[in-house]
Amino acid sequence: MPSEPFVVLADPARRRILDLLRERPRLVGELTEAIGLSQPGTSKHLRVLREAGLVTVRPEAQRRWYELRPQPLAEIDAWLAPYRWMWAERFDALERHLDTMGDA
Amino acid sequence: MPSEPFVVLADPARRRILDLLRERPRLVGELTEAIGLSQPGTSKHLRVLREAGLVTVRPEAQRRWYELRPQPLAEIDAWLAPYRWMWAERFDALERHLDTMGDA
DNA sequence: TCCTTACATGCCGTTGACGGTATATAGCTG
DNA sequence: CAGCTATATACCGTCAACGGCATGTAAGGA
Repeated sequence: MPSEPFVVLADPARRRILDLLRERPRLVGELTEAIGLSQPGTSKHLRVLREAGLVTVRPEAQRRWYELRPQPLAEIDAWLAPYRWMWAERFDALERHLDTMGDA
Repeated sequence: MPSEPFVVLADPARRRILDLLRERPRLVGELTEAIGLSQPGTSKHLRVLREAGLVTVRPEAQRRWYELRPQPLAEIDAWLAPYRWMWAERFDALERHLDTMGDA
């Protein structure tokens, strides 16, 4: 039962991890250094990401290659979709214009 | 200093409020009933949304009309942007294909 | 086998989110 | 003014997230 992607993304360290994995798979050690947390701390964030289906692991001897699995982000995108047109340029002006037409 | 939109959206009640405001401005009472929390609970979520710049208030006598202000969502969208192509149809297959090519 | 590397897990403390009830505040109405 | 309506704030309890350190576990190397 993967947790909500929204909740998972609320933590900046986890967003950073995903951003790093966007480039290429990474080892826990690399990620630890990059995000500036302890190794256990990093591992715990990776667990959350794994349980949310946002990363997968590929073991190689004692190492673990973490790779991005972006599918769950589609849920975020879907929620966002109906809002997306709204912040396009000069929306406020358009809205005021439509309000004016409504008055007429 | 508005809080992170990601954090604000982590709570389902707040996402629900935004969804409701997408249709039209609403009074606190309407929102309270819709999300099934206590009135103070609703007010507190509205405060968070206000401080994040996601809603604005228009007082009218004792009533408060809350309206959507979608601009901060652009930050979410911007973060999401580089991922968006990735979950397009059959990405997994493409990825496997590229991996195979790498092996060859 | 012993040590080291790479990572996961257990445990703990602190902190803040979230929800509720009680109460304050502001504006209307009679 | 009294009292009602609509909303905000104060205060409190609970719980879980997040971070750290210590330790467990698995694999490789000497």
